[in-house]
Amino acid sequence: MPELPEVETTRLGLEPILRGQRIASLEVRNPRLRWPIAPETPDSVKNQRILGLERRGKYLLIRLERGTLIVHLGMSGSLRVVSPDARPGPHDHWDLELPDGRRLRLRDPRRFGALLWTAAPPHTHPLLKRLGPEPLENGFDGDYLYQQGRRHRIAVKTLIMDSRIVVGVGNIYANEALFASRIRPQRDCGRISLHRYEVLADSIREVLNEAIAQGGTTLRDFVRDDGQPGYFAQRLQVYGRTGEPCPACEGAIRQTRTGQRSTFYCPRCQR
DNA sequence: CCGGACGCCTGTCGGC
DNA sequence: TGCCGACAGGCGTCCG
Repeated sequence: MPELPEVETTRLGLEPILRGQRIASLEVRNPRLRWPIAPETPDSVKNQRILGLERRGKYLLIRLERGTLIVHLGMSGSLRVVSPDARPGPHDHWDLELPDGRRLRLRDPRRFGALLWTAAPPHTHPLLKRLGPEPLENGFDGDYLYQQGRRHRIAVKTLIMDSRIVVGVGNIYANEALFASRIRPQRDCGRISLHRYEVLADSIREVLNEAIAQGGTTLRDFVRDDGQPGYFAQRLQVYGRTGEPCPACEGAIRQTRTGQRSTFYCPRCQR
C-alpha cells in the first residue's frame, strides 16, 4: 500500500484543489471495500464544503463543515482528480463530484481501502483512536522507541510496523530504515540499545522525508493525484533487491520473512 | 494481556 | 502457450 509518504504525497497534491470546494455529490459505484461504504454516506456529505485535508498515519482525512470523510488506500488504492468526461474503469469505486464537474476518483483493484464518514472528531473513531505517534512530529524519538521495545518480545521490524507503536511505517520503509540504521530486522526489539534506537528513529524520519520529497514509491498501482508515479523506487537500497549487491558492502541482499511479510536486509551490514 | 496466523481481494509473475 | 501457486505497499480479527 501506500505508506505514509504516498498518503502525504496524495494529500499535498489534492489539498490545493479540494480546499474550499463544495461537494456536489458522492457517487458510489461499488460500496464493497474493506468495510462497506455506509448507504447514507452520500447524503451525509452532499453540498458540504471541504475545509481541508489532513493525514493521520495512513489515513487521509477530508474535513467537512460537518464531520469528516476518512479515506484509507489499502494495498492498491490511489486518488486522482479527473475531468468530467473521464470514464470510470472497473476498479474506480467512488467519485466525489465537484461543482465544476471534475471528480475526485478512487481506484483500488484489491478493495482493501475504506471510505468512512463520521460526525465525531476523527481521532475518536475506533480505527484511529489507538494509533501511536506520528513519526515526523514531536513525541517520536529513540527514547520512545526504546521504551516501547522493552515492553515487547517481537522482531524490531514488527515493532516499527505496528501502528499502535508508530504510524505510517509499512513494509518498504521499515526495511529501508532498518538498513539505514544497520539493524537486523529480525532482532528482538527488547535487545537493542538506546543509542541504536536513536539511530533508528532518525533513519525512519529521514527515509520518510526523502520519500515524500520524491513523491512516494511507485511499485505498480500507486500514482500521485496528477497521475504521475513517485520516484523513490529508484532510491530503494534493499527492498525488492534480493541477491543484488548491498550498496554499502557489495554482499548479496538476503530475503526472509518476518510475520507474513517479506524482509530484505544485508547480513553483513545489519546486526 | 501478548504474539502470531489468517483472511479479505485482484492482478501479476515465475516455473513447469 | 497455458495453468497454478506464490506473492503484493495493510490491518482487523481470531486463536492459543
